[in-house]
This record gives sequence, C-alpha cells and structure tokens, in this order.
Amino acid sequence: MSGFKSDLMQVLSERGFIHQASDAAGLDDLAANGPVTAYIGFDCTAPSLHVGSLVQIMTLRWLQKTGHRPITLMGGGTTRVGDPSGKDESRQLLSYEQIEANKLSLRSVFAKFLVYDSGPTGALMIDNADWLGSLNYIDFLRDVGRHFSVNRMLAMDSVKLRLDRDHELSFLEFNYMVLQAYDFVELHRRTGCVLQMGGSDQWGNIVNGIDLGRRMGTAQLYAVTTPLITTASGAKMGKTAQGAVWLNAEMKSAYEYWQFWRNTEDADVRRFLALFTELPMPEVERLAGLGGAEINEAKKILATEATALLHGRTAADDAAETARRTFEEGTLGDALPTIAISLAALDAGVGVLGLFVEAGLVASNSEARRQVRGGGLRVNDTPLADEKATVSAADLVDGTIKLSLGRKKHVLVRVG
RNA sequence: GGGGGAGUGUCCCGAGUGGCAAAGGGGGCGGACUGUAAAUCCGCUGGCGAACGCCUUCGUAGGUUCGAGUCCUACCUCCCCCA
Repeated sequence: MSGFKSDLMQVLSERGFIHQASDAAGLDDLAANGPVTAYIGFDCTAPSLHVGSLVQIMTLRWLQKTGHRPITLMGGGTTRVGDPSGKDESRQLLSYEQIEANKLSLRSVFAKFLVYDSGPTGALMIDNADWLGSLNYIDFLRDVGRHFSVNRMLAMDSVKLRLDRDHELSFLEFNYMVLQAYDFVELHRRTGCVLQMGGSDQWGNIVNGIDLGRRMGTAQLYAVTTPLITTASGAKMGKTAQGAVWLNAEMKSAYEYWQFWRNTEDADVRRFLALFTELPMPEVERLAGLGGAEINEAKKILATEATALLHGRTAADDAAETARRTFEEGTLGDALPTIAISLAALDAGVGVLGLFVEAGLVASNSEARRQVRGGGLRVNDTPLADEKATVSAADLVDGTIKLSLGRKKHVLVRVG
C-alpha cells in the first residue's frame, strides 16, 4: 500500500483517501519533484456542503499541507446542467439565482480548511461559469465535441444506469460529462493544474477529462478518487433524521456537529480518525485499538478534533465540555441549543407540546403528543406523562428549563 | 400517429374487491438493553384537538355515487409495442 516517495501520496494512501488513481506511480514522481496543482469540483446544488463532502475537503487540505496547490472549483456553470452521475432520476433544475446564492454560501466553509493566498501553494477559488457561461456552441462542438465518441459515452456508468432502468436522461444532462472534461483542460491551461480528484462516482467524468486533455494536447493529467464513505452499517454518511449533517455553522451548531462524531459506530472509529482528523497515524492506531467502553475516549477525541477543524478549537472544546457536563454529570453546558421565552408568557403558563415544537425537538403538536405517549419527552429530566401539562416560572432551575427528546437531544429554555 | 401499461401516505419501495387515514417493507424517531456504539426486542411514523371528533392526502381538473385511491371524461408525465 505504501512505498510512495512523495509526502502527498504517502499521506493520502496511508490515511485511506485513495480509492482509485489513474497512474499512481507517475503522480508520485511528479509530486515528489515539486508543487502540483490539483482541483476538486463542487456542485452548487445546496446552500451548504455536508459531511459527505468532507473527504474531498480533507484531501485538498492534505494536498496543501504537503506542499501543493489546491483549487476549489465551484460548479457555477456545471450546476446549471446537473450531474447525472449516480442519480437515477434527473433533479429539478435550479435557477441561476439559486445557484449563485448557493455558491456564495458554500465558499465560507472552504476558508476554514484551506489557506487562500497568492503564494505558490495558496489555494485558488475558481468558478467554471467563468468559461462555460460564454461558450459558443458551434466552436465548442468543433473544438471539444469532436473528441467525444457517443459510442463510448453510452457505455459510461452514469449513462448506462439510466438507460438500463428505462429512466430518462435528457440531452442536457448527457452533456454534463463533456463540460466537466472540458473544465479539466481549461483549468490546466489557466493554472497548470494536472490532477483532478473527487468522489468515486466521479471517476468516469475525471478520466474523460484526462482523455480529452491528451487529444487536445495538454500535458499528462492525473486522476485520484476518494472512497464513498458509508458507516460500517452501510448507511450513507451525513444523513440523519434531522436532515443532512451540514458544515455551515448556521445550519448545524458546533455542539450538534460534535455530537454527530461522538455517535460514531465502533467499527468506524479508525477510519474516521484517519480521514477526518489530523492526528498522527500511530496515535490513530492507538486510539482505534482501545477496546470495549474505552473506545468512547477515542470517539470523544474524534469529535473534538473533527469539530476543531471546522469550527475552531475553542468551539470544539466548548462542545466537548458541554457534552461532558450534560452526559457525564447530568448538569448543563452552555453550548446546548437554547431558545428564549418571555417572562410574561411563562407566568401565564406555556403548554409543553408547543414548547417542544418551538424548541425544534419535534415537528408538530401531534408528534409531541406521540412522543409523550412513547415516553420520549422530558422536562428538567422528568418524563412527561401529561400532554396537557404546562410549564411556568416555577419550573425554572437556575433560570433555565431543560427540554429533552430521548437521551441525547436537549434544548434549554431561557427567559428573555 | 395507433395500441397497451404506469403515476399511491412529499424520505424511499410498494399492496390496494367502491366504505380507507389506506396492507407490508426499508429508513427515521422514541422505549428497553448498553458504553451517547452495534446487534436485538417493543412502540410510533398526515395536521388540529383534552376528547367524541374535525380537516387534508393516492399525477392534475372535472363527473357518477349516500360514499371514490378504486368507476367515467379530459389533461399532464413516464414506459413498452406497432408505424
């Protein structure tokens, strides 16, 4: 597995980032001899990235740390077309305004993981709308389109999936791979970029880019894909009941993010420590080797380290401390989610069902009712037996009321 | 253009003789057991309501009927066969 000369390939391979590589030895040589410029493309289909994209971001981070230059390519252009890879139905087209809004919202996250400056390894943020938006159709077909064989395109997994299942693949989407391939060539011309990385579902698209590059006379280009991260139980990473585990702080607090990692399955601890923290590998091995209940210590470290990368060390420590107080001492931590309620309303008495809805712990009064019947709701750690109950100022403990759904989710109510 | 088939609880897949808030899975949430894990077992899984109950829901819009997911008409979308 190891035996790489370059720090880049050595690190990526030993930490489990590499799923496939087009010419690992060639890339290793290149990376050992000087800075390599590499990019990963990001769709602008949502206002935030979620943990599913974290592998890609970490890949770029390691790339930069080992002395190379990362490019985050925003798919401002390609998102207008829509990537059919891995989807068996086409998505709703997003409006240009939506795409722009998403793009702006995504940017902030990258700056936490990468250093953007003008130095030789300074990261670049580029938008493929810069060139895709102004393409001339005829010129594009003559220059780029002639290098694509429809025969081969039809054999691509992303296309075949749709055809085999009799699902529609629009001509629009059929062009996606052409545009992405062209991106690679264009980025090579503009920045000397020779490596494209991405999730394993992007393999076909990336290799197409390499191919197009050869036909259009670029230098040798390279591909590396990362494994699709699923939990040991087979579930896709990043989706929870509350929705995706978002990276933007306003959509997922540091505390909730910490909790997400804290609840990692035992069998995933080693893999996740390697992928989502920067702890040295010997330390990762030591932590992953902890048996029985001790593995919980490793999970806490995983949670704190992963949270620190995204939200900063202070917020991570704070989240860890809040969790410790909440779960190990049974007291309250100050990073728990909080809602405010007016003193007047409290004096009048507030129905518990509505309060749990307001706290965001349940979606509706009906759901709250059901949870009460199932014994899932607690006020100040006392199981709620009566759905008609109200809370008042008398329930304040040190100025707060603690609402809980299940063992793990807590929201504090404060007067304000 | 002609003929045939399909669209179901807005998470997904899927049964459904005119009485249906609609079978069954998966997923999710909660409970028990644990280590804030996994596995297992149990409960819940449209909204409002303290409650009898009321409202909304089966591609869309009309119609027949005491009553429509189910029957009729038109339309939309998709699939298959023929041209």
